[in-house]
This record gives sequence, structure tokens and C-alpha cells, in this order.
Amino acid sequence: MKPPSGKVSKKSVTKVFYSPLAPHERELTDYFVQMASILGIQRSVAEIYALLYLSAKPIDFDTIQGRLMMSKGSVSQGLRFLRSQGMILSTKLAGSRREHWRPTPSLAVSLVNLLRSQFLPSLEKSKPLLQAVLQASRSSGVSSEVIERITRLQRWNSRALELSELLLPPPKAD
Amino acid sequence: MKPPSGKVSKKSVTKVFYSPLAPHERELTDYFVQMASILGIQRSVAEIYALLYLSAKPIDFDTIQGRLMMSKGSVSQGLRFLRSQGMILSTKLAGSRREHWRPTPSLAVSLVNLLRSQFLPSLEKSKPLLQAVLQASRSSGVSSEVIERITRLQRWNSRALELSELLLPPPKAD
DNA sequence: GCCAAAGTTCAAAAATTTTTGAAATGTGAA
DNA sequence: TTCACATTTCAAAAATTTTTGAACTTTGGC
Repeated sequence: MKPPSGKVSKKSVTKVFYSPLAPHERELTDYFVQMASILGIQRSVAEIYALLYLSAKPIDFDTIQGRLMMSKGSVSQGLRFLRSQGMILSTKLAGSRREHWRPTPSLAVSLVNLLRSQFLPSLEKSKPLLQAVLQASRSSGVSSEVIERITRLQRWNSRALELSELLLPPPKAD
Repeated sequence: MKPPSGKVSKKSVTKVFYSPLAPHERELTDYFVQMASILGIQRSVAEIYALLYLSAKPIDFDTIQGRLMMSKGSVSQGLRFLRSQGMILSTKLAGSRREHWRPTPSLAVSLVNLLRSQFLPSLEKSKPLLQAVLQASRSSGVSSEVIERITRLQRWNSRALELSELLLPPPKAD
């Protein structure tokens, strides 16, 4: 079943029905949700991405809302997040303002972007902090053992930072 | 300030005061909390680990509770988690049941254990699921484009699984 | 063996995160 | 220019996660 095509509702308050997820869609959506939760990405976002990922054709706002039985607000926020991560692309079909969404071709690139946006800010923020704390600790009476540990922490942070920067192309504009 | 040492409270209801975190402890605790939250580890757990990591000497239950101003329940659960991940070790001092905790020597190993325990179960659970879904999709009318995408997903899952198993030594008993 | 010290349990409270949907906005087709 | 359509906004509600602490269990020192 599909959203009624063509001129079905002119200005009527027609309720349109959308098909519930097929078994394979349901199961894979759960998979996406689970993986996403590890990365701290919310359920609704994972569901939207899964739906797009499992569709051969781009999908519009109302269909997402209808098939996932999700509020407008969630769809809007979810799409914004996915867009901001460069994980989805839209097409506008002729003679309508409505956008149709599909996943960007490379899941790998999308994942890498996600990781970047989750980790990099913390790593960057911490660099000067660790430096400062280490300074302060040296000149106060912190034991050399602990100083050593903080230093190790700092090395880890630097390495992780270098690695991410190496791995990750700078994000492109929206 | 330290918890009064020696025989201070015999059986009195003495309130013992613990020193609040020093600036460097406070800042590094925040750092740990932030990094931990990315991995889905709760604040209280990160705080406990940070406290131990920043102490030259092993610390006991009551001191953790006192310095972090945290409930018994949280300390107990936090220690259990850290123990279960092999991230901390205890020593019992002579003539007392009380345990004293310190971080396991290698932060690297601890991190790897953490990652393992967060990711592996999902990856493993998904392996047969993906297989089954793919089967089912092939024999129902799912478009070849989507079949291709699911296959790619499966490849990712397998690779991630191999990588984790390669990277991660099996956990040791508690 | 007794029992106070040490730690655990878990249901309820608190904190936090996520979702909702009514109202606001902005915009492209006519 | 107009306005209905498409989407966004955001405060409040719902869901979820985390913390608390009183009651309970376990254990080692005596």
C-alpha cells in the first residue's frame, strides 16, 4: 500500500493510511536502532534512517511520519540531524515544494561523520584542559604517580585527536 | 583532609567529613564523565573511576561515597560495574574486611574491554538476524537495490565482528 | 557462634532525554 | 500578491535512565 497518489486530497481532511513496516523492515530497523544507541543516537533518528535505507525510492515527510507513526516534530528533528551529518540527501520533484529523502550513497562515510561529530568536540575541548591541569598539578603537591597517569591521559587524548583528524575529511556545508 | 585515621569511631555515630574534590580532580572527573557518556557509561561510574585514577593510594567504599557525595547504592553499583569490566582491583588491608580500590594498571586494556562489552553483543546478535532477513528479502519482492544495501550491511557487521574479536582478548573471570 | 561492620538490593524518587502536537513560519505555485 | 502547503519550533507530556536510601544479606573478627 502506498500513500494515495495523484490528486487524492484537494483540500479535504482526508486521512491517508500508510502501510506498517514489513517484517524485514521492522527487524532491520531494530538493528539500526540498536547500533545507533551505542553511538548515542536517538531511536527516532535511527528509525528514519533505516526506513530510507531500506527503500528503493526517496520518501517524503508525510510518508515517514505515517509509516513510522511518529510525530511531525520528531520527523522534522530527525531529518535535520541526518541532514546535518550528511547522511541523507533530498530531491524535489517537479511542481511541488515537497522534498523526498534518500540515504547518501556511502554508509561508511556517514558512519565516519557520525563518529567525528560525537568524539572530536570532546577531544578538542580537552586538549587545553589537560594541559592546564597537568601544569597545575605539577606545581601543587600531586604525587608523581598521579602526574604520570595524567600525562598518559594526555597522550591518549592527543593520539585520538590525531587519529580522528587523519581519518575524517572536514564536513561539507549544508 | 582525610577520613580520621586510627580508632576514631569505636561504635559512635561519628559523622566523618571528607574533603571535596580538588580543582584538578574536579576538572579531570568532568573529562572522564564526558568521555564515558560517549560510550554510554553513567556519570556515577565515570566519577568513581576518575577518583580512583587520580589517587596514588587505593580508596575504600566510604571514602568514595564521602568525597563524591554519592549514595551507597550508587557506589555499590558503580564498583560492581567497574569490577565486571576488569577496570579496577581491590586490596584488603590486614585486620579489616574493608576493600580498597585502585584502577587496573592499563587504561588501554580497560578501554578495549569497555568497547568490547558495548559492541560485541549487538554485533553477535545481529549476525544470524541479518542472514535471515536477507534470505527472506530475496524470496519476497524486495528490490535488488535494497537487497544490495542489506548485503552491504551484513558485510559491515561481519567485518566489525572480526575486528573486535581480533582486537579483544577474551575477558578474564571475576 | 555471635554480631557489628561492610556491602548489596531494589522499589520509589529524581533527573534526564525524547517525543508530541499546536502554533508559528516561510515559501513557491497560481 | 496571496495563501495553502510544507516544515519548523518549542513548551509541555511521556518515556527512560539514574540515583537514592532503608532494609536486607553476608562475612570475618572476636
